Amino acid sequence: MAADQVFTVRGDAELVTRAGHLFTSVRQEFVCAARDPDTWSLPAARQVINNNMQATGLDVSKLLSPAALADEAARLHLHEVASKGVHVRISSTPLPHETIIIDRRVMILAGRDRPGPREYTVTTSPTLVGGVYALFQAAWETATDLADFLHGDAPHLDADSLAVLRALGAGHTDETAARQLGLSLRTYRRRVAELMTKLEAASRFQAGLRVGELRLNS
Amino acid sequence: MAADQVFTVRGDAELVTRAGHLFTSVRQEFVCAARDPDTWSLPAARQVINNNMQATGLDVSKLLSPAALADEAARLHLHEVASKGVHVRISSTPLPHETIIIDRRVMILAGRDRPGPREYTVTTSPTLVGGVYALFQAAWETATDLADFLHGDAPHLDADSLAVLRALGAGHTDETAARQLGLSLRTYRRRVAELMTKLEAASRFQAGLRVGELRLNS
DNA sequence: AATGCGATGGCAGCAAACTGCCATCACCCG
DNA sequence: CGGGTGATGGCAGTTTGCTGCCATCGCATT
Repeated sequence: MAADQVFTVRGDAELVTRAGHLFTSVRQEFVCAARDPDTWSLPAARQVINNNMQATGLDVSKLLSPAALADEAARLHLHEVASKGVHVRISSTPLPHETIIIDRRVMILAGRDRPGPREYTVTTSPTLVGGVYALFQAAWETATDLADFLHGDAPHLDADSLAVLRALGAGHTDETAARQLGLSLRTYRRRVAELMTKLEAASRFQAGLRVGELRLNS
Repeated sequence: MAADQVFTVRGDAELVTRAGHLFTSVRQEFVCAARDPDTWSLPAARQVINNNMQATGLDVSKLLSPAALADEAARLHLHEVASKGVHVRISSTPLPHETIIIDRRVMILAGRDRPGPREYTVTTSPTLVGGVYALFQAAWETATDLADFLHGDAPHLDADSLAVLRALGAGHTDETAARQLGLSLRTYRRRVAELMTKLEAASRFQAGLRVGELRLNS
């Protein structure tokens, strides 16, 4: 059977010796899903990817979780990477396992990051690679681009604001909404006004639009 | 190595004999991504799943491509399935490979549907299953629920409506918006009212929210 | 020409939303 | 205790949004 199409290695060193040539063999496409960008840091691979991107039109896509934007350094790094032509998108889910697919032919899956050497599974089985690639596409398609994700400064909204927001979204009049939230009409409207200020909205319609666009709801 | 954790079979018959017990062993969770729901039709498996869903709180999730809603029959079938408690979501990507993950322990990937017996790859490797599961989650998270997908019929908007929509989105008052569009205040407001009817919105905020959510803008 | 129909616009009245002003209250701090 | 501060709520007045009613206009059909 296809046993030779799948093998597992433990630790970065073994990965390099047994699969290093795969990284450097990348031709057209390099896709990668991970929690944060620092986990795959094989210098040689990076070198090759950088070169190929310049020369041939190598297509590099990285799907990351919001954790990748936690600190300023990571954010800068991503910007730099993106400026070199790498497509970076942010998904709302954690993505604890790192996934790399090379030229739609080779796939490397990393186990969870836990104490001890990390486990990597390398496979070239077309069925496996194709299936994972399809799922990656589905996740990629609906993820938001890095630029949008950062620029869309979702203003920080506390629980109160969210309650007001829900009431507005439910389509109630101010009076019923205020009663529902146990506020006076005056304060409720104050809240709405504050919300609109935060959203830089001139009308309620515009405010709703922003909320919908930024997915501040749900 | 973990060769026994991965094996490939050809054709449904072989899949049943070699992996049928896996289907019937499902305990807590059964997730499935596929182009359309008819491809996995092992009657025995269905039986088990139906029973378990009633008895224990078996969690069944199906992620499908819009192709699954092509004809009326499929749509009805999905409604029926959903009414039994199965979570059904629609992703915008094709999902040509079928993927099944059972209890986060076993994974079955089907090759592309092509002439000849279909190829299935079955694996229990935690790394592989975990990685694919994470990607599935990412795709699932951002997919739209079946009900929303069907009900959220993005109302057809003509050029006029879009102009009104832009004016509203710009945050103008009705008066300036009407002047800008060369309409009387009365007709402009009529247009807004029509728009809100189409969007089934009770307030302008709600209308804006809908527009933003459905990306009717942009 | 006459008729009918749909879109438009003005008017008026009403409902809803917005805001300034001030009294009140809770709370913290010197 | 007294004073400062910030959140709240009532009141009133203004603006804005909403809609029913009717006159008008353009256009097509008969």
